[in-house]
Amino acid sequence: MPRTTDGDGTPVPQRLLAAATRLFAERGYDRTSVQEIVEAAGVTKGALYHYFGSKDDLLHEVYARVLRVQQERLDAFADADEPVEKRLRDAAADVVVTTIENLDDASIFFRSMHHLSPDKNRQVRAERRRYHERFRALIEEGQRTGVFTKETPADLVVDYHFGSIHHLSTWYRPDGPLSKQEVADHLADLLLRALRP
Amino acid sequence: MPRTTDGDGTPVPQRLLAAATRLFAERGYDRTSVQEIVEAAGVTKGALYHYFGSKDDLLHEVYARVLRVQQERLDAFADADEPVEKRLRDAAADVVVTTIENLDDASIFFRSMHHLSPDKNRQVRAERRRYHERFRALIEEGQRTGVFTKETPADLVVDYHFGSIHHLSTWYRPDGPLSKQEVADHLADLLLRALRP
DNA sequence: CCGAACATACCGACTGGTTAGTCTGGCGGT
DNA sequence: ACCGCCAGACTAACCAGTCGGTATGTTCGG
Repeated sequence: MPRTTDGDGTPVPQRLLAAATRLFAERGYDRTSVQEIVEAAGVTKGALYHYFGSKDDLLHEVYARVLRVQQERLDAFADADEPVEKRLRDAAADVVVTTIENLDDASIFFRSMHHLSPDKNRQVRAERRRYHERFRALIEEGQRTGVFTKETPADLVVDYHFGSIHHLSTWYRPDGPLSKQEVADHLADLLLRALRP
Repeated sequence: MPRTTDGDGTPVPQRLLAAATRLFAERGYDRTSVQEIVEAAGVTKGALYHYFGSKDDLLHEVYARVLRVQQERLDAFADADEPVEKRLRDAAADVVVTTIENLDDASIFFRSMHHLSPDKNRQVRAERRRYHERFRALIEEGQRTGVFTKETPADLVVDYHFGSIHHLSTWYRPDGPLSKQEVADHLADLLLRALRP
């Protein structure tokens, strides 16, 4: 097999994805040239276009990876054998922690959706909706069983919470006074308090 | 005086700003060419570069307009002669309504900050911080006087609330089931309930 | 009251530079 | 000898900003 890794041990496609993620987050999609990506990954355009169909495709892969990971984690928490208020709290706090751990992904996510081609955009939106609906189902369950207030529609609560999560990348600083776990606990508290009957 | 308006009655600079706002929101800053802007405004490049120093400058004007309006409105509500919980509620609901009324501005705001030149970026951040601090002061006042819980740091609450407001443009649909006033009331309720001791 | 000098508002062709994507070819393993 | 993997020069397109030019209005000396 011709070498799929270089001086570094990680395979070329992953190196490209990592470099693209960092650069997209740093400079934005349009301001990042394909040339810069391949240089950061230590390869050339030939390699990139061997593994990815287009620059747009590369961006799409970033989204796919994020969505897959988040969905898996949410499912795990939502399916746990716990009272609904604990399941929601755990899920809400977890998404904060994983978002902080991948702040680059987060800033790309909310800034670059419109750079995807129309059908890839639809695809991402659909996956995103699945995610939101799972989260909403948790809230609705709590509303039915009376542990959460019914005053605010569940989907509005979801949008409220995820709006703030998407914006973590604009204000959270790893060297700030709060650890990611502390932020996660606070945000989960805010959500749960807002849902208190 | 040479004519500053054309067939349309509105002056050229405002027409350019309006066209740019719409196109930036629709396609993004980098994907919008100066040529498209001037065509949409019914003028040519000469006119644009007569009134604005650069494309970047045009974007900066969009930010300046938004920030000025929002700050004025917040100040009016915050200075009112009312109990702090009403002042906060009114301010929180108002920013939702005005954001919905200018959804284009909102999507530009949170997507295009990084397209501003470094010093214009700093300028916008500084103004933004002033705004946040005024809002935070309201919350801290309520925390001191005991009408709001002290459990969550005030600045975190501010970021929480404005995160969701910046994201209104991604999910709010004018033809959806909720009017802008209803959404505003719900989001203000969520904030106030989260702050309840 | 008039006309020359000046100022403002705009036009649109042009330039220098950048970019995504292509293509030919070579290298190394099987 | 074949094929996956990749190098890197090349192309066609695009774009921000410039610049000389025109048209319309204003100022002011005589």
